[in-house]
Amino acid sequence: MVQYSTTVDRAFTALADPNRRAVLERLGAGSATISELAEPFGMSLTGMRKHIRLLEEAELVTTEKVGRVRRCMLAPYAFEGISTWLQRLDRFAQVVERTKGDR
Amino acid sequence: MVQYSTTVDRAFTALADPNRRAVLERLGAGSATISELAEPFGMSLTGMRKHIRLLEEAELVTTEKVGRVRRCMLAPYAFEGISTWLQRLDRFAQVVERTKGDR
DNA sequence: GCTATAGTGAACCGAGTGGTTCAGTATTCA
DNA sequence: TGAATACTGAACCACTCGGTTCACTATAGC
Repeated sequence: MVQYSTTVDRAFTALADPNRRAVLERLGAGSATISELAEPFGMSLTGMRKHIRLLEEAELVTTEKVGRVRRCMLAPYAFEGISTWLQRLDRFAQVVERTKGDR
Repeated sequence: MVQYSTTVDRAFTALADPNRRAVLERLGAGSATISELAEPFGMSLTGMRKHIRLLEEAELVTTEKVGRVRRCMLAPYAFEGISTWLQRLDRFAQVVERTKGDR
């Protein structure tokens, strides 16, 4: 891999895993602890923590340790970066669609 | 990994690699052959072909073999699926932002 | 027909990823 | 204080991924 490791870069990497996307969807419904997130996947706490850490680094999730519990929530403006990237490309794709046939 | 392997799933996987994203950006500027795509990356044709195949399977790129040349282009409506997914989550993230503090 | 070009398929390789277990720390609660 | 809970860190493991090389096929052009 090439690894420029911008935030957008990390976000795309984070989104590649279906479990992590499911976590994001879950967090869309409200904040949750590591245990609460791990349980429905039948995953170890350690395993889930790793996913959460990745999502944090990608700035898609923020967490806060309250006592012995870590509360995880969707980051504000989480998808701004990738949305922008995507929209730019999407414009191109639409142009391709309009001019189809004249290559 | 879990692997439901829907198209959206494959699209996210495809987008995780920075080289593949660069290929998409390049194709935004117009169609290109495998050789033309491989060259700027200093990558073997075989290597590039693999990326293109992945992008095809994710329905982000379409290709067409003309003689001995394979022409690659951005797929129409390429980003529809992931855009929809993202927008849904983005709405949640905005809600989080608005209601911040009252957890 | 011969040669150069464009791509393909198979096999292989090193690094990275997703997951585990196990032992430990810090909080909570009776 | 002592036991249970919630998480963490280190070490480990199997598998996937991005890439290569090499031998091959098919087309293009003289």
